Amino acid sequence: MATAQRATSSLSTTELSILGLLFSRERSGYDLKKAADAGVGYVWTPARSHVYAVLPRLVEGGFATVRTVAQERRPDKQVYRITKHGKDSFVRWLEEPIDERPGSSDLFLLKVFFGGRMRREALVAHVERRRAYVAEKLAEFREIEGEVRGDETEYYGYLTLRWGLELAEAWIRWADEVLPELADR
Amino acid sequence: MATAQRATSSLSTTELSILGLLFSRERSGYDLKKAADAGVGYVWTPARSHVYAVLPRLVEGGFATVRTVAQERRPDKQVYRITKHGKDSFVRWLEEPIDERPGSSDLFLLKVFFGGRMRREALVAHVERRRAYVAEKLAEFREIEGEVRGDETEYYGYLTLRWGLELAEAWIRWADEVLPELADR
DNA sequence: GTCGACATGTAACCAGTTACATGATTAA
DNA sequence: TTAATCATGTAACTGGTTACATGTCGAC
Repeated sequence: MATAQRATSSLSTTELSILGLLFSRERSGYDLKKAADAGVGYVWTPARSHVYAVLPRLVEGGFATVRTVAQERRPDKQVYRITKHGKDSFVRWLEEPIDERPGSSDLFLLKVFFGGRMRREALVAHVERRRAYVAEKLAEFREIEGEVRGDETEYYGYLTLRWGLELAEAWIRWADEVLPELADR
Repeated sequence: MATAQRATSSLSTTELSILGLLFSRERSGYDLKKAADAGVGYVWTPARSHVYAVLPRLVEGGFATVRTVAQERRPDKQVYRITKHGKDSFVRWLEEPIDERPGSSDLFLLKVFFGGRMRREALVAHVERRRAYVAEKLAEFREIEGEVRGDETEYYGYLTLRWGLELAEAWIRWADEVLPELADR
């Protein structure tokens, strides 16, 4: 019974996504992979084998429990159920601010996808932070754009920069649509 | 002299970015890391140690050569120069179509960044393919949107879907700006 | 005297992928 | 009879990260 209760910060995308899916009901590895492909898919698509590799680790960490379900005309299955510790850890992770620096993998959409599990204000704060960060980037990019535009030697870098601008603008449009909606709920 | 001349398809993002940077001039690992942070950064930001790890592999594969440059009041350095094989491989990779399926890492912007090294038609084809793929996705997402909108239980999935729509529209706007420009060159 | 730029690397680790391996049931 | 669905896992590998390790020179 050495359920070590690992900290929430050390959880990988796959582990977090699984916890999110287990939140609503217990599932087998097979179910989880299917649920991922159908639902979170836009945000998270792990290999099947990876799901199986991660599940025992969740149990070891005290985030979930397993139970073998014998079936007659189907192979037996291992069904995983989230624990109190798992739920608490997941919600804590959900609500904690996202590291916006480039390179840090983007878990923003994963948090939004499971947005119903956190307090409304926490989700609103995430969206506001993203909006603020992107607005800053946008200003930076616009400055660089002014310097680079027209410089033939930098033309292809300029094209990628313009994608950066388009992307930043898209985030801002999205946030400006979503924020009033969340406020109205 | 066992320069095995590995195939181009087996090159990683880091290896390709380095080849792209070496295309214009020879550089040390230190230079490459700096150049990456300043330029390709938007698209590629490897760890310093990773750059050093990859360089000998490029030499082994016949993509580059090394030369030790002794310096008086600076540590000696290893300067890497791209070979004919390296250039050919890089251009072949640049021009070959991108795997648009989700999950396949996105090398699109890397190709655009080094777009000056390929034939104009090849770059145009990349942008057109991206546009076509995204337009398809957009149609799909719009259909799902119709089904999901208003379903309270799916609200948070609906928010992420709407990001997908915004993103797809951003790609299309970008492509529609860039394509006529490329045609005019 | 301390900080930043110059310069290179090793070692340990982690997340994730593909390929391999197995096998029953059910529907077309 | 062929393919899809159900069901779980191991092994080998890759691409990448952080931390450790070392040392000089020049500017403030």
